[in-house]
Amino acid sequence: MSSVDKIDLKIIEMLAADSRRSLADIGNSVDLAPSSVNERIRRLVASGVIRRFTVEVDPAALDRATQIYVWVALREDADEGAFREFAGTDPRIEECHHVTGAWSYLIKLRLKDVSAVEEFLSDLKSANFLGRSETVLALSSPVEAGVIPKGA
Amino acid sequence: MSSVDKIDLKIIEMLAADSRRSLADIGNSVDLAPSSVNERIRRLVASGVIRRFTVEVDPAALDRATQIYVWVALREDADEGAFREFAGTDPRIEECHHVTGAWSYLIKLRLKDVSAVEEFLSDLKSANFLGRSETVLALSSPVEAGVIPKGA
DNA sequence: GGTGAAAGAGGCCGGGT
DNA sequence: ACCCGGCCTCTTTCACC
Repeated sequence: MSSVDKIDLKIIEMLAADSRRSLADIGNSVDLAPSSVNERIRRLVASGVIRRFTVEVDPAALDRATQIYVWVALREDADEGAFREFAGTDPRIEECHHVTGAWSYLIKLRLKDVSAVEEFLSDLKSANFLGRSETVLALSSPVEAGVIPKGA
Repeated sequence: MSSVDKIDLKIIEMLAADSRRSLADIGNSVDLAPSSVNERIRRLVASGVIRRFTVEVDPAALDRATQIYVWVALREDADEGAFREFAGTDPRIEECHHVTGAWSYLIKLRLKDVSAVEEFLSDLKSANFLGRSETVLALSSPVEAGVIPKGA
């Protein structure tokens, strides 16, 4: 059982804000020796609580400033396994959820601009996935998740 | 102008996969000396291309395994500025977008479980934000963004 | 689990091409 | 812009508590 006590939580928060903080620095904030902090982080990583150390990138710098949601109903005869495979591989897809309600999937896209939506939908179509779909543009985002390029 | 050439891109990808990689290690992959890699990273951070070094955390470990989308129509008399302020502050809200279509906002929630949705909606209501809303549950997620606690 | 010290690695920063 | 090299801080390990 991965307990994650208050100290672990504090460590996680500090790492989330700046994962390059030194162990000594973190140790000061939680009243622990650097080696103890190190051991806790090691355990958090080993147990999968911390999935990875990474960087958050400005979407615009990667030509992915446009956020788009697409509701998708798969074709009756679509290969759902292949669709999930596709979703996991395509770098344009930031999230893909099987959802309740009238549609089967909700996909979140990060694209260069609105014109790239058409290409995406046409890709879905030519792979025989697409039944119907509905597209929603994000105009502005009071709260926006940062981009983290999905790795190999 | 922040140019971001191919080498920068490669560096960003490597850091995204594991931001603790050593400069020497990265340098080998892009045929650059550690100090040159360091300088490029410094510039990427300074120019805002890299927003921060952080950690991606297992949602379940933070009691936020449940992903929910809420379509919101604000009340006619709602204080939209206050709403945006609220959205930015509430830790349950992972994303909040002003969107095209029938609804005004799309909110993405990360909650402990489905029962926490009701509490969230009631909070929206008592703050006089909520006109109508529609809730969509994510049942499973072929592609899921990792959680990064929003820090102070 | 936590500690502290010792050792080793890695980042940092000058000067040079 | 990039490379080299020396300093020095930080991580890592380990025997002990």
